[in-house]
Amino acid sequence: MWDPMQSVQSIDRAFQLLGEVADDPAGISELSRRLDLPTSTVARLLSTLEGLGAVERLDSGTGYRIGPSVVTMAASIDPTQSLLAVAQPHLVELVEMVAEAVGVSIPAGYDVHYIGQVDCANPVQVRDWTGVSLPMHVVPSGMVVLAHWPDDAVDRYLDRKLDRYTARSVIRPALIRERLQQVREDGMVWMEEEFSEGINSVAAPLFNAAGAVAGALHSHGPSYRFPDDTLRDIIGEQVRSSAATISAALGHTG
Amino acid sequence: MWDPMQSVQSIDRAFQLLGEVADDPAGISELSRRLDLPTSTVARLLSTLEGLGAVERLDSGTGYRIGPSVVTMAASIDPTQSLLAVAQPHLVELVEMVAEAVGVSIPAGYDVHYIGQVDCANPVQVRDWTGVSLPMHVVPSGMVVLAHWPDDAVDRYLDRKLDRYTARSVIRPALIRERLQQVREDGMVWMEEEFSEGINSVAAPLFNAAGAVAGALHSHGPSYRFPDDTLRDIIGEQVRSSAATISAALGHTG
DNA sequence: GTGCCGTTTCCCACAATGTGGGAAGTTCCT
DNA sequence: AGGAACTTCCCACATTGTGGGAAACGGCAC
Repeated sequence: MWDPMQSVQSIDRAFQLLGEVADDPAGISELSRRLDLPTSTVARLLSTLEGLGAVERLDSGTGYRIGPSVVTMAASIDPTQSLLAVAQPHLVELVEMVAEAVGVSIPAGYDVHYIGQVDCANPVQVRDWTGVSLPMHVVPSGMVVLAHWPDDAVDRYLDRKLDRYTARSVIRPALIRERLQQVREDGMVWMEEEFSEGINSVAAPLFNAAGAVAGALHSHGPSYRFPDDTLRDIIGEQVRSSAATISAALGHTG
Repeated sequence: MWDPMQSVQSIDRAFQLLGEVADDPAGISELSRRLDLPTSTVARLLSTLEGLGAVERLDSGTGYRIGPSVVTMAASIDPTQSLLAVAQPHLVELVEMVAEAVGVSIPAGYDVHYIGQVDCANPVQVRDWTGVSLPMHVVPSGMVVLAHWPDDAVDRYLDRKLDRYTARSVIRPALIRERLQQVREDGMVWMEEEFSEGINSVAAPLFNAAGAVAGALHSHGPSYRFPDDTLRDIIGEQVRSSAATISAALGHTG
């Protein structure tokens, strides 16, 4: 990967343990086998972590699981930040793969709100939309959110006057419903110049631990070069799979 | 406090740092001042934690905040468990103070669901209600939850047939509304033999980071000894303040 | 009961590992 | 430019964490 300036062995190991325990609670000797460390070392590290409340013993006697202090620390950053914090490393990765800007948004009422973006190296790039809110039906980030709302919520959304942003904006409820169905099947969606002339973009949904849609991951670029015809499907798939990875990191299973 | 079997210094310090950073993001030198550690040591520890994704640099250049891996690990335990995990150490503390069983519950539809309990040393004790669900209006844990619901949700709750559990159960909507108002003012509530003959109990609400009521903390014991007349107010206050502490650990500010 | 697992806990000699003083490098003020 | 923050880097030292192995525990089968 990259070069850690310096690294402290015991902390490194402690986090390996935490990661392993988070993944699947276990006892000292099993962990020592999984990570290939001496049991005495694992015992000492776990005992330290237990004292710090980072792990705690299972009621079932043997074994450890993630403890309260980890949850408390995680809670210290607000939910928006937490989504961003989890997504950040994946955004960077995705930018390298698709070579266009990628970003994250969250639902906010009937809009999606862009909370973070990572730009690509190309000198010609789409402006940073961070902080802006847009109606769901004109951007793919919104459509993937809408696609995972309950039916009655979608009804209420569509039962209002829907703004048109460009000549290509789709605002007929019946057509939107059809598209939503398609989005549910594909797990992602492309939209071309429906929000702004000259911009194409693709998005996939992010799910939280409760299984609800927590936001969206998107990538967008100038329509003259994005997406490259031969790469369109590949890029869509990359966005979809990155979104799935982020969802998993958020605790989504399934 | 108690005797840590053995403890690893660097991990200890790493978690001091994490706690400090969670509380209030800061840079190397400020943290070194706050914790009274050499800057080089803090730099090395933070650099390790950064490599592990436990902290990350603020976009604003200087300073660190909690990173994605902490959030991911916290997400690994489901929301119910996470409430319990955070509450657990406080439950133990509270049991020692009030000398009766204490427990935690979460709202589940129109019921509260008991998810955990810590018993007292006394040989005569109330059975463990973990896993059981009860209607909100007959137990104080339910009343404190109800008291923090929006008005229309309370209306819907009260607009149904309300079961009576004992002669002392209060089931008239008007009276319940009055009590809810009182609960909001007091921040906790005592109920005596309204759910079961021979059991008294007291509860206070738990709030999550979003400010919504996440559950309730209660203590209960046999009515012949609980609460001791002279301790009633003190116990109530202890439950209330423990609940506030747990809420804070969940990220609630306010 | 007794003996045998698989645990977890404890002890201790060793040196690898983390430590912290301080200097050099950076960035951002005035 | 000059200065005052900060962060990064270096290196000699011994404190600190390490891991082998033994002892204690607890469960299960016979």
